Amino acid sequence: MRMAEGVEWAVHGCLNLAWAGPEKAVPAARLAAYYDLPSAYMNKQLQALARAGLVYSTPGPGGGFRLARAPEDITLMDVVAAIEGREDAFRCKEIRERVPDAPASPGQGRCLVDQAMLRAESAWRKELAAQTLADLKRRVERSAPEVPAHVRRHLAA
Amino acid sequence: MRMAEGVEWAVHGCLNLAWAGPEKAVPAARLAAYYDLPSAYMNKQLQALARAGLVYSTPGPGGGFRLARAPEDITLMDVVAAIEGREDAFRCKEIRERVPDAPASPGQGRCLVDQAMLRAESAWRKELAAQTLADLKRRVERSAPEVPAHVRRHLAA
DNA sequence: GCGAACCTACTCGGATATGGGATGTCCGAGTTCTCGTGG
DNA sequence: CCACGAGAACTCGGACATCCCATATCCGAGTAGGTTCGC
Repeated sequence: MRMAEGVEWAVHGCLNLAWAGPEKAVPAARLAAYYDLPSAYMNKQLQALARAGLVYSTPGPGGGFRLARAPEDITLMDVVAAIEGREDAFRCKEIRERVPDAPASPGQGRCLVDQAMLRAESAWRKELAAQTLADLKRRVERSAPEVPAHVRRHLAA
Repeated sequence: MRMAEGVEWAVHGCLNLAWAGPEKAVPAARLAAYYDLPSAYMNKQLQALARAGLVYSTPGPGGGFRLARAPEDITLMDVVAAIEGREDAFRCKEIRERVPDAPASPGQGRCLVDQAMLRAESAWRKELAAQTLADLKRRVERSAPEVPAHVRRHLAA
């Protein structure tokens, strides 16, 4: 199992957008340049965030992306869901229903294996939903206070 | 993000092995036939379980697979780790270290984004580790009491 | 009748094809700003 | 000097290649049990 690489890009991108402020629209190319990433692919990730309603996108000169909500109202779960989709990692194929002569009980609820897996995924989602962009932002600022100014400088240039 | 399909096969397979008992070795072909699955691929999953030490494998006539431990001592985490590997789903590529002129602080610990993601994955792992094969087995037996006998009948034939 | 050697059938194990999704790239649609021109 | 229109540059957005991993398959190594032959 492997999470898409774009998730890392998206989270860092959202953080940088948070530091840039909700007024300043930042082009995908500039966000990508900050980490020396291919701008077209970074653009793809930002498009996904836009479709999910996490960022606004404006075309044309002076355009770019900016956060659609306050960092307090964006959770890591939102970002992950925007990039990875909302489907569960474990997808029950109901192989139990393919037994030769099934032992009756047609409508016996959901597969118990599936339920166990979903319980675990719920714990994962809950933990992701408990972390907001603002939390993460605050932690980075405590750990490296010079980062916000550095980001703003590079994104404004 | 998507979990390997083999995980579902492996969990159901382990359950069936638990019902078959630790003495009776069941060939991969018979386990596969129970769910009408390609036997060669089921064999592959069982090999992974054997490498992880969850099942014993014996070749030759009368051979097959059997549980290496009591169902109480096998967690869903063990099965998932055996099939999917023990690597984290989120793999920090440390893109933050590729900024043009990094703002000093070389040894500033692990990436905070990575930490947040690992916290969520830990919750997922913890939940999986809390569920043993015995728990799952008991739940199935409560929900469909006729299943164990049905499985034993088909695996013995 | 008994023992041993051979032979067959069965099973796992790893090496080998194949397909789908993630990764990465490119070009077109639309918008905004700028510059030039005419009143 | 101001208004207007054409043009150019910039940006997103989606369509198009490419690559890698999960899926699926196949054949060989090894073992156990049965069988046959010799004593």
